[in-house]
Amino acid sequence: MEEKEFCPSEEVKSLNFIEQRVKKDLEEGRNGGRLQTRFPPEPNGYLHIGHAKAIAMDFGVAEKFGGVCNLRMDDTNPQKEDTEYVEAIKNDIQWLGFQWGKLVYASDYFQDLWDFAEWCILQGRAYVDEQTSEDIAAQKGTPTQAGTNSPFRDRPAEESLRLFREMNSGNVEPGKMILRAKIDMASPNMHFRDPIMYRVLNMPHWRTGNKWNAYPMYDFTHGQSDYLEGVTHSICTLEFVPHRDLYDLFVTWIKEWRGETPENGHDIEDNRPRQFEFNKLNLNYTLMSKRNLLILTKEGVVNGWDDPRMPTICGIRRRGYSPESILRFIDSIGYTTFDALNDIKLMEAAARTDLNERATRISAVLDPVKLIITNYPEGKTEELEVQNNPERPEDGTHTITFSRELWIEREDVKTEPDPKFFRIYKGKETRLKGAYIIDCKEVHCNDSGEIEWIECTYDPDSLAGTEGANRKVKGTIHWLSCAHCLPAEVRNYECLWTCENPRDAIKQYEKEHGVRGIDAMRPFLNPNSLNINTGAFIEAYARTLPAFTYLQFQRTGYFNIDPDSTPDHLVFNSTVSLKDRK
RNA sequence: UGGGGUAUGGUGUAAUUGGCAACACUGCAGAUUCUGGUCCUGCCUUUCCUGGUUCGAGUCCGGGUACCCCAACCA
Repeated sequence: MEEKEFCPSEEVKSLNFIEQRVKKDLEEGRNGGRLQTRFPPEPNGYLHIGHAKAIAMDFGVAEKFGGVCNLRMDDTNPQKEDTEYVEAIKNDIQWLGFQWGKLVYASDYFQDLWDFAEWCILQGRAYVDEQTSEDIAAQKGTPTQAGTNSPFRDRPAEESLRLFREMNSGNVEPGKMILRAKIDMASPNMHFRDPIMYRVLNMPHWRTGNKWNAYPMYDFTHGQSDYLEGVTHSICTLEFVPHRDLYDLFVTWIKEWRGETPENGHDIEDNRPRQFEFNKLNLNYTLMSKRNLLILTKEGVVNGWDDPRMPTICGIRRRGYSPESILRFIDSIGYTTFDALNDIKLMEAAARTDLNERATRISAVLDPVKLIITNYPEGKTEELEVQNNPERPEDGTHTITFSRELWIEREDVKTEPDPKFFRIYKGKETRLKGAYIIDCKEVHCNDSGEIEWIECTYDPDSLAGTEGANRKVKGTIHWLSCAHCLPAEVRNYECLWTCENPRDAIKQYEKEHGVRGIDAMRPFLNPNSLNINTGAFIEAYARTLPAFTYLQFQRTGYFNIDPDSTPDHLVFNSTVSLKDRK
């Protein structure tokens, strides 16, 4: 027979559409063959799994193609931002395993942005508008109706310049004046209808202090920041597609301001950032928006941003996900321009795959019932060696104590077993994992039929690792010595939401009932999202392990040691169950 | 009804860019097993509709349909 050469052809994973574009740009030497990206969170909340997708893209593509990714805090709105969030964001990114080139702030560019804005005014491309926000909104028109020009649109540049400076003096009440770009009030693209460049906030900024009273808007900040910083590929999510033309326009203007024009021998296409958009992450039974997550924390629906039910990176971390499992999940869903709703099962599957190789095996009994081995001597104990992880023998072993009285799972015992049940029932042999084979003699119940304890004998010659253990026994269960295990609090979680798409459900409820915020969220909250089990037991070995240790409770699921846990009060979070086929 | 986007199994993503529609997850069945896990095997299910170009269309063209984004002094 002919032998075919088996080639585990390092299955070439195809590049996503942005990677393809980056590769092409690099090959064509665009922007001098440089690659620079940025991750630009607004420090107004904690990062969530959707940000993790953006992080994996921004940092990942830079890493993959030899570029650099900066972390840029998009801090143009001091009303909502806080330094608390800056530290949390940095932590989360590093925990995910990424390192930024430079840490920068949009506020680093406030002076440049201001000077550029003054130049725009002098060029006749910007003007100070003194109308009310209502009037401005009314003049904006609708998607199907052109807007109308502001009466202030053609005021002299000198006047606008004087008023613009006035806007920053602290003497102008917020809302009284704004700086607008003079573009096209009839544009079919709403963003071109004389967009706002600056507004008065009269509020100190946590970084720039009292220097500014007027602050630039996102659209007048982002592209320019990218340009000033040297970003080549500015990658964001799909909702910014309609902003792209405006982004390009402002970049063209700022290049002009800097004298980078064809007349000066500069290629208009070169040395400029370009915006690319991918689909943001939507997960079923999960609410992603920072605004709503903030409400959940403020209303006490969850216990803070790192509540294990939260889709925040710190919440998911506390739930017991490893960074690798998050990245694996993100890799599995990919980047496209299709507005997908991903199944949370994909995320759980990624966690199982990763944790299977990572988690330390330990025995925990969640719903204990007593088993007594009548022929095992009272007072006798044995220290048995068990593997930390059968997938990784190099992870070593630890010991567990065996004795006459054990805890086992209530669901591992039946008085009236169905034919497919092959664990404990009267007359059936079962293997105690890592220990002996037992023979169930009697299942003792109370008057109401509840199992009280199990009476059995053991085969002294069947100890794991000995010859006598090599007997075929269908059914292996985990166990804990009553006298040697520790009580444990186990926190079990379900999705926070009862509907697949809480974002849409809440939006619709708001519309139909005229309520907002938490009142529109309550009808869709899962009352059983947190279930605390204080009656569990676990191996004494658990006491020696630090918070955030990845564990597999054998035959049950993956668990993590909560930071609330102390040696005297062990607390575990359920990450995800084992796939089970019971 | 303006502009900008998007449609491939139950879910998400591929398809050497016009050449046998595949991968992962889910589900089901089985084998192995000192975890009813893992590993292994098998099965189910796919190109929005409709015309056209072509030897050949998921891919190109025309016409539909559905869904998403845009009218914050948020980002």
